[in-house]
Amino acid sequence: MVQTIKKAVAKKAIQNETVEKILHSATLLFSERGFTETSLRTITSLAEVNLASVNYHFGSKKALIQAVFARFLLPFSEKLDQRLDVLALESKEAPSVELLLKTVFQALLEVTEEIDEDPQRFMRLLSLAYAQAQEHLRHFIVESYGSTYTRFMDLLREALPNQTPVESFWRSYFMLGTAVFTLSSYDPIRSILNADYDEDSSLGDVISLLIPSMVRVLEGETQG
Amino acid sequence: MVQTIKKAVAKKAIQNETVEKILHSATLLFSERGFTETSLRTITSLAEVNLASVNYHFGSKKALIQAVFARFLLPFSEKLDQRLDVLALESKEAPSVELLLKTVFQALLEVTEEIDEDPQRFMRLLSLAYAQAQEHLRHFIVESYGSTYTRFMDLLREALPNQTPVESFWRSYFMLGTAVFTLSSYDPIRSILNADYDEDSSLGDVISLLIPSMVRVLEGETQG
DNA sequence: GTCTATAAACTGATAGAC
DNA sequence: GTCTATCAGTTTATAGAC
Repeated sequence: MVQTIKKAVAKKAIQNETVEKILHSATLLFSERGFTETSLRTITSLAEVNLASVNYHFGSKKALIQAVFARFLLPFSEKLDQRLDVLALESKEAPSVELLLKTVFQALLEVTEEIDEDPQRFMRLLSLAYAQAQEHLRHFIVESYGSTYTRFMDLLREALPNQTPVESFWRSYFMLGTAVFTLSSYDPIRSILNADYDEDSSLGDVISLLIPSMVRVLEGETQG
Repeated sequence: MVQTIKKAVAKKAIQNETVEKILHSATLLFSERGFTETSLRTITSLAEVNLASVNYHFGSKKALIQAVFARFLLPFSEKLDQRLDVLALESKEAPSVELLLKTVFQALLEVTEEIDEDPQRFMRLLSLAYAQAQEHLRHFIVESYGSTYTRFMDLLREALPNQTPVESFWRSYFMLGTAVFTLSSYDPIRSILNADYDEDSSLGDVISLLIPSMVRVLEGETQG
């Protein structure tokens, strides 16, 4: 009986090892090249597993792409939801823009550390999901995690007084663009900084510069 | 003799017609789906020309992709360079951030009107050029139009006083992200605005909101 | 659960007739 | 310059042995 359990555990571990290897390689390659540009052969070769194992464990390439996103977005949206619950309980006043932004960055950094992947890889994947023709993926993301996204964006717009709804709407996308572009292109931009200025900025440094800029985009006074 | 010239003109027109049809269809499809996701068969079928005509007129798919970018970037960089020359002559003082941004948007709108394509399509193509694995394309863009880009970015950073070079550097990318993301996603964002708020914003409206936000990102006071 | 072998469908590119 | 037909390479996915 104990032997049976041990076998089951060992099998699970081996299975997960293959699954994890595939997910990690796919995350790397998809984020660097795009989905269509990355073949299952390239992924399985980097992961050092058999080509057929992708279809065995995931069913199809589309399902693998969705699994790559779920590995990040599931814990991320759970963590963000929990933190927004805490903010709502802690104070009767609506949370400030700055607090909301700090909360989302904290959730991002914690989750990517837990699954041992760089935050910028996932920002790049999200960026690609909307840039490339991957209708199934956009539907999957919106269906699975759209409610947390909507909750956050609604809180953000509530924190912006003295603006018309249309202006708050557009500014929230300006802010989103600032963050998504900078984080998803962090590695190449950092290389330019190293080469042209002989300086360096960690991802934490950049986020520290980024948050006040995002606040300014959202809160700055309307100009005539 | 007159007949010969007429024939030559007619031939030229027919040739250009096919070339233009291909370029227009390719611009549309590449910007909506990405490069790898768009086959030459899809392009020629939309353009209503023969499959082999792409390789006859352009030589290869890579060359077609570069031609799509050149059709926009060549007149755009020329126009921007001219306008920067004018700014340098008109005043001895360095141009302000706001003036520089207005100049680049004017050049963008004029050029896209001249070639009869939407500005957002080209922002989307530029965004894709860096998101997808298209090394040949990035090299082509930097080689052909990098000097105008560098000239503009240097002028922009010169207009930012009281900032360390590293801070100006990152803020210029924050600003770039705001503009590229918003313009390249203008159509889907606008659809959300229509559906959720029952309101509308023209591209001009959005640019009017965008410029002050970009100025705030670049010029806003450094916070502790 | 892993592997080989192969099916079925696409792709970009080109040769040769008109 | 346009067209048909076709080549050669690649892709995802799967059947079947182990």
